[in-house]
Amino acid sequence: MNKKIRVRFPPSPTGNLHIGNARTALFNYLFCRHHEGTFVFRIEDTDFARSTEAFMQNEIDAMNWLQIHWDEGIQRGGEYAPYKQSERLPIYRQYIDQLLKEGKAYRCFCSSEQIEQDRNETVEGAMVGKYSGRCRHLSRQETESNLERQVPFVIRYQLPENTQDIVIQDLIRGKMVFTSSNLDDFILVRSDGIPTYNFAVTIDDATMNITHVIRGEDHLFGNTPRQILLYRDLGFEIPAFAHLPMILGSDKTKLSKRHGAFAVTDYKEMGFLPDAIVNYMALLGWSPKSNEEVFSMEEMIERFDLSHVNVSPAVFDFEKLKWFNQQHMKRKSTAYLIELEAPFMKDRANVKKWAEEHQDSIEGVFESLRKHLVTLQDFPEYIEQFHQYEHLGFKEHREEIMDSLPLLEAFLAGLDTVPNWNTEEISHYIQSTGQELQIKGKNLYHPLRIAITNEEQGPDLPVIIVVMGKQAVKNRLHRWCEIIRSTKYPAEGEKDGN
RNA sequence: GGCGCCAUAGAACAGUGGUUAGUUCGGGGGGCUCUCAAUCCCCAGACAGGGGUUCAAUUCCCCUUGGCGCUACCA
Repeated sequence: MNKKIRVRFPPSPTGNLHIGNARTALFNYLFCRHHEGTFVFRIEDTDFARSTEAFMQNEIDAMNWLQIHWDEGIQRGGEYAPYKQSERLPIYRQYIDQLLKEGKAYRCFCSSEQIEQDRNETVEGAMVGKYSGRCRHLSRQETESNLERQVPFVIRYQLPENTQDIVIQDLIRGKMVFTSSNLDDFILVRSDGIPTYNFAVTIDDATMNITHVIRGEDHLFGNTPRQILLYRDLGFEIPAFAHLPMILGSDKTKLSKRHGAFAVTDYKEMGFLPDAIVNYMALLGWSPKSNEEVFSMEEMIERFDLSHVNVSPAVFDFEKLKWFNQQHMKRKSTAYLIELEAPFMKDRANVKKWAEEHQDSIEGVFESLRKHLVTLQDFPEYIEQFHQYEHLGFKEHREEIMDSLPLLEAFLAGLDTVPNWNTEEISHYIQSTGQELQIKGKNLYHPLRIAITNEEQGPDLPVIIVVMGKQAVKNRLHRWCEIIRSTKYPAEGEKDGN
């Protein structure tokens, strides 16, 4: 048996956890759990200017919400702690010293102006912005004197003299060959003494014994070859790599803030279930062997296999996400969903009020409404909408109910006999009123619906009646009856003309 | 510009050297229903183009085109 699999997810806290990164985390997680490995959650906060505590917290919260659990890492600790790069500076120093000593890295005292100038002189065809290597062979004295004069410097990797092929056996794409001549002496340590991403991530992955690096394709060309060089020169074992296809927005460019909802927490706030997000993200690039699509996390873990991950980029389709959410909503119990609804009910004053006053009927209402719900947000929206019916005008649809006075009167008159104000009994009451008047089906429901909601369509009438409340329903029916009476049977003197 | 990755319907995925090229979302139509939704049924819609290899290419190879990505003292 091979050694135990160790994967990692290392976001940088320079923004909220977004869909693209979350998908990378998910694939790592599915792969890891499928093979019973260890999942490491690390934080890459060497960009001090942009990293914040709040973003880090957002990433942690989003991971928890998505149910992507880590075995080791931030807030949990573990054998390889610390898991924040800002706390690992001494470790990096140790390896940079090694590289410096072995002549595989060197100090570069070039000013940014100089480098800028070199760049402008770059000949066509060469890598734009490739470092000239000016400081590569500074004499010991030159270096000493620069150091003494406190000339700022960075530490660069010294590319091997002879160009060589860098071969990657990508678990998704197969064999991939790059050449070192496309690279330059990239920076390992910045002038402020903080290591750059490529250096820090390599040290972290190596020292944490990461066996599989699963990340986005955007790392494939530039970063992975550089890191492999570092692994080699430092004498580390090279992990397996798998580069995931990108997720694109509807305009087919890399998914970003421009595409609207971007952060995982945005979707949480829109009322999506983590189950749906995770299910949809997995299917963006991966496909199970069967035609099934709706899966729980456990089912995906069981089926997951990197060899079934696609190589081509995928467009994020909000409509399909909504469908997945609907599917997962269907699979949850009413009690569970009502619990999740709580934060969504809070924001709207009259919805909140209604929920507090109708603790006992809320479950029934939800039950009859749930087939209409795409997101958790939809429930309070319906409740709110039902309240608003009360305030809608009376002018529309008049003709359609002009002949329904007897029905409306009868319905109104018996309303007080309904023993309990819930959907079942109101449904019965509608039926029995219809029976009395020998009206049924469309002729029964439609006039009532219009009179009560002013709309021709909407969810089941009994639900609406329950939520609107008895008094509001009575008020509306009253007004309608009066309008119809005065229009059809106007009192003497009110008649127009003759 | 350089380099890399990618290419099956509007979107996401299957699939095969010989198939009526399959599934899901979305679109269109119909049944059910007071209506909407849900659900059920039906329909339209794809192998980017050009060269090879081959008896045969959507499938294998090359080129073109197109898309995306990388090209920082960001990660």
